[in-house]
Amino acid sequence: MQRALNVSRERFADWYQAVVRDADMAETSPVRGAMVIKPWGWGVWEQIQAELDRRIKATGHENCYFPLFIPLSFIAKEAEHVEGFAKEMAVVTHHRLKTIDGKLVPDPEAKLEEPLVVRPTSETIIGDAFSRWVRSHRDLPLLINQWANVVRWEMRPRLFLRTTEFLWQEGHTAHATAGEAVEETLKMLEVYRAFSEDVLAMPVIAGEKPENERFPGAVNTYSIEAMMQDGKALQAGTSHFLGTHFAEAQNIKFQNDAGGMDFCNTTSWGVSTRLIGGVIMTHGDDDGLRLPPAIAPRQIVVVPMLRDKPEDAEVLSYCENLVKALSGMTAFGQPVRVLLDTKQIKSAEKRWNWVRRGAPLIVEVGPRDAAGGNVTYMRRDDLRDGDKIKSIVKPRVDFVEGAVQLLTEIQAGLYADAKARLDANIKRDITSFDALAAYFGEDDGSFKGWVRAPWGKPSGAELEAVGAKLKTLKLTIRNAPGDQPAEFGTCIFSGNPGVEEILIGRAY
RNA sequence: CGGAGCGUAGCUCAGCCUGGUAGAGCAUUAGCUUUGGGAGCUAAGGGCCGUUGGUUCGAAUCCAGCCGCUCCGACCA
Repeated sequence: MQRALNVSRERFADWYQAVVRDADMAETSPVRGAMVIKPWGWGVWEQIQAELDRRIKATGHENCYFPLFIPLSFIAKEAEHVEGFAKEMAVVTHHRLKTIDGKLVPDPEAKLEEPLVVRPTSETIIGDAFSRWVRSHRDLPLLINQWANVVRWEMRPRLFLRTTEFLWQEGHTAHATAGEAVEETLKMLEVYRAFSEDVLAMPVIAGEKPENERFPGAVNTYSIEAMMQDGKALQAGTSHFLGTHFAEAQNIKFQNDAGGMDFCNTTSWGVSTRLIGGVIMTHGDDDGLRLPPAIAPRQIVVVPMLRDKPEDAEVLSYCENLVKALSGMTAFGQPVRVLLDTKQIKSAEKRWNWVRRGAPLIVEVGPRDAAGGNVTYMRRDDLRDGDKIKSIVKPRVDFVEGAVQLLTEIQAGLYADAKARLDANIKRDITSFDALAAYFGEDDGSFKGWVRAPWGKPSGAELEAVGAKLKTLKLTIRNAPGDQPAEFGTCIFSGNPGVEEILIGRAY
């Protein structure tokens, strides 16, 4: 069968790269690990940004912007933070170039007094501002978000999933009490869960990270974890309760209502362009990308079947009217995004381009449709009947009337499929480490998702040992899901009574 | 940074073993034909064969260094 992509999901890593390329999402750049995001990929990010920004503001946060460069001494203030990020930091040491022996090099005379690091995250520089902004308990809570780029010098970059430079939003908040800060941490985790499921149609499991997977400097880290079509987990967003660690390191204090001085409790939380990688690996198929309508830069693409004949004009004006009618409608709270594709290439070529890019509805209009008042359309979420493409012919008025409903159905359908896959692939009958090793250890070609099992929640050296054991199977603890049962079986690592259930899986 | 593989046209790759000045398919451009759907024919454009050096009369081909990419490790809120 002829597919729109020349590699299938059986070779998942190759398939992923093919989708990113053939769906016009992004490409590699001359800078190792840094990507060029192309218009279609950027369009997806803009939709993600716009909707998530609304939700962040709706929960009381305000946007602002902090510098890209952070003085080295700031990073050094929080001990765990330094240790966590030291190995992946880009550092600016000079402010001028000079030609020496015919080579353009950093001018030795222009060395910075104090090196600047390119932010890997902004806790320290935002914390510095917080220490000046917070004076009284009346200044709290301080609820700030910024949309920014950050740099982490990763060993093995992968487009969207782990790039040296990536785009994200990072929320930073300060509170009077630990209770309020924890509440904020969990509130934003829930914002991420709802956003991921309702907007990206990507089901996730929200929960708490084990101690050894915490954000450097955090008291607690929470995550949402999504299951990709190869069974691996993708950490799609994190929310951290930082306690007073950063406040103490950076002197973020306030005068309480009794007149005494208290350290703030702070939080931080973020999601990144990694979400786009998650969408690709959640919804893509062997014909390319399938975009949830809520984030598709174009939800409906109209392809006129032009043949360099006089009736072309009629087809075009028919299409223009169709686009106008559709554009006036509202889906997911926003005007419907429609494109009339008039590019001077073959119509069949256009169709396949939009299939690969994952436009939710592709409408084809030929002279016969125009004459009969019809449209022919394809649903990207339900593209084929066996090998054949499913083309549906409908009266134009009916299509326009039902278009929003169709988009809603596609959104719901993509979510339902992904949700069914997630639910069906969390194995709950593993009761020992040996059974775990047997399940993940042998590669029998079957789909391996995650295991959900009880554990004793060890810490320190004992937890390190558990981590090392899991590592031999390339496994990690993803999180302890928020919804826990009333009673637990025995810990699969120690055989002692369990205290919570955790998800175990391979991860990106 | 360690192990393996790869780098030839926009893309996918052949040629390399056995050195003699560059190929295919798709894509692009032009013309003609075709037209309810990823069309056909003809012609054209496009490559210092990743890079630097070595061996040689001669290197895409053999050798070495470097750079980059992919996979596996290490690393990875």
